[in-house]
Amino acid sequence: MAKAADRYHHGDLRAACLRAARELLEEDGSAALSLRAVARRAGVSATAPYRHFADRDALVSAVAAEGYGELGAKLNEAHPEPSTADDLAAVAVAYVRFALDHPALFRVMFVEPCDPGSPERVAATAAISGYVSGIVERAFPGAEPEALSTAVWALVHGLAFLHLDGKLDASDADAVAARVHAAVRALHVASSLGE
Amino acid sequence: MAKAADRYHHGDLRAACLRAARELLEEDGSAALSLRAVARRAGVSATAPYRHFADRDALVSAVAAEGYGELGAKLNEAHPEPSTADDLAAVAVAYVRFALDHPALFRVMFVEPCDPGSPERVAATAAISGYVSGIVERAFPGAEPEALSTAVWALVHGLAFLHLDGKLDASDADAVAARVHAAVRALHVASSLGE
DNA sequence: TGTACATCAGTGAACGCGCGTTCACTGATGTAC
DNA sequence: TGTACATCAGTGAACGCGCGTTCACTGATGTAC
Repeated sequence: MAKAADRYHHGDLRAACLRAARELLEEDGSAALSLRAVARRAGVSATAPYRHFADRDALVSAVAAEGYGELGAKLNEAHPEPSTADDLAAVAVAYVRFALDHPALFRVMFVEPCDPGSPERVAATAAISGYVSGIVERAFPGAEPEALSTAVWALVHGLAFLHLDGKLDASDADAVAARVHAAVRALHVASSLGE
Repeated sequence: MAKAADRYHHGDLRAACLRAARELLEEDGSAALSLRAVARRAGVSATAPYRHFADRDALVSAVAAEGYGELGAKLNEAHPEPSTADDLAAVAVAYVRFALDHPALFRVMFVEPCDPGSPERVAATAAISGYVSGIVERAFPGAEPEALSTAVWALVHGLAFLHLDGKLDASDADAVAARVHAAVRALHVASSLGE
């Protein structure tokens, strides 16, 4: 249960595997992530992770769920209860920032089709989706909430991916932030017209 | 050079490989795409494709480039020279429609990091990007074009991915179209305020 | 029109690789007495 | 406090797989004469 340590029997292999997976994702940028590589990285035999994960998919889903959790935390950190357009923009910037800081993790979270088999993952997705809706409803009072929260999420998500794939220049963090900010404000103005 | 036929020596293996690759993508939905599977599908030995593609990456890049070409064609077909918000919305709907009709191809096009090594692919990306900018400049006259065309592209791209990943319900084509339409119109209104 | 030959598209055996997963096992841990 | 034992986390050999890529080859094609 304890976080790590060099206790024999490894202590907490599950956490160590997740950490190893994250490190691999950060390092080679590819969203490959094999069980064997994770085990190797954790300094453990290839089959040890099976004590803690049913199969490769379970590991990947756990990593994705962890990612959703961290993304949610980052958004909360950017602004706990955004209600103005600027608040919302700050949250949007944090979203894109997260994608750029953890490209491979972000791909694992969103690119692999979300199989409904992993409740851990489904719940994480639902939570993030609900979070976005909540924000939008507060920041865009009166507007038809569903359509608009969809638009905001899509806008931000698209910005994240286009930067990630090199379609938009992501080298200047300030420029990225400004771009995201401007885009979100544009949508906000639109909504205040009741369009 | 001829498109296909059963001529011996296969006729045009290059085209046959691309076709096989596309079929595989349509069928199992995963964006895996191995050289061997493509060769198998084309009814040819595992090494035959090497006559036409330097390596696996070259095949994938060729497929992606073909995808960009088709996407461009679809957008043009939706509206050759969009200038109003509704025109633009129609193009946006076509973009999302393309992603939903060819999910695996779309992933190949956008998910694999675009290596600058393939001129074929870089050119295709640039073309599509330029096309989007052109549309936006025409449909949003006066506004700072770069920021806005970015926002539009991101919005549409994000809608495509969220539907693709099951974050938004894509089962009703009309509902999807309405969603995309509404989102684009919202942005258009915003821009006409000079925001 | 017929033959000789260079070209080059496609073959098939072989390589070494990393993968996911199984299985019978080993050996540290912690509980019951 | 000390011993006996059940538990169960981690081992390591082994499996069969599909992969990308190499290589020396074969055999149909089409051109030169």
